[in-house]
Amino acid sequence: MVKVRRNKVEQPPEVCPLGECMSLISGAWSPHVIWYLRDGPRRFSELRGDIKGVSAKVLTARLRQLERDGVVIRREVDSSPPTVEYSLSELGAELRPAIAAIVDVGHRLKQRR
Amino acid sequence: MVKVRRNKVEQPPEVCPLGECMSLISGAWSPHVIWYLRDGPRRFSELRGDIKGVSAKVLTARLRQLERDGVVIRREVDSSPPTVEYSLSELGAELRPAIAAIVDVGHRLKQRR
DNA sequence: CCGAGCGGTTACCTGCAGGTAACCCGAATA
DNA sequence: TATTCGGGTTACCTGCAGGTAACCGCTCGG
Repeated sequence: MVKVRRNKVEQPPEVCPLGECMSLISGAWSPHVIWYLRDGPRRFSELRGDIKGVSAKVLTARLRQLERDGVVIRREVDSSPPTVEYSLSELGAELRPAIAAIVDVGHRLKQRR
Repeated sequence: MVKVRRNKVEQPPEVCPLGECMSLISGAWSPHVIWYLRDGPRRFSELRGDIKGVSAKVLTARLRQLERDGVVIRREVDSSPPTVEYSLSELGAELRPAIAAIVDVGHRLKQRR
């Protein structure tokens, strides 16, 4: 019967950063968007095809939010027919390694299942 | 007036891994739990103190889910008074770099704001 | 004996992310 | 002329994560 450790919290590491960043990639689909934009711009309907199971409404909502947060950039292309091109901003590019790390764990998860 | 690119989706990268892993760390508080367990076991009320703003109910729920998913390990310690110790499983440890990457981006986010 | 701390549980309520389905305009194609 | 495609918008509905508050049994310290 050992006495309970009543240890102090060492260095409360001020982890607001976690919430800060999580708010950018929270929402079921945001990480997918960032992931599929990792190698360059993509059009709306390309993303719809890439990300299986997402509806137009939700994809629009996520893209708008990511745009407001400064993660992706929306560019209307004056082509025929007019199209819209989404790409990662500088900030969005910084998120790539984080998403990549998550994908990496996901891979190993599948491997062992 | 340029014709629209009708490019094919190159290498549909089979990104179920993303959803796979996101399901482990989704929920506002799961990443925090993993983060605060990164350096070793912690007791329930230590975690409550670490993670500012989380209620007992929600913390319990997240811990139970993470336990079911095999991410954390719950251990009742026969001390006096009895306490409960949570730690990362091997799988949980694999999530550390992903969380660290997110925290890292969060830091740079705060820096520039 | 009283109160506090530990590790929760239970009941109740709320918001909002997400799903479905229908509809929109303009340009290009058949 | 009618249909398709691109890029959405709108209305409506649902589930569940999360918040609040009260309560619980046990043990320890004063």
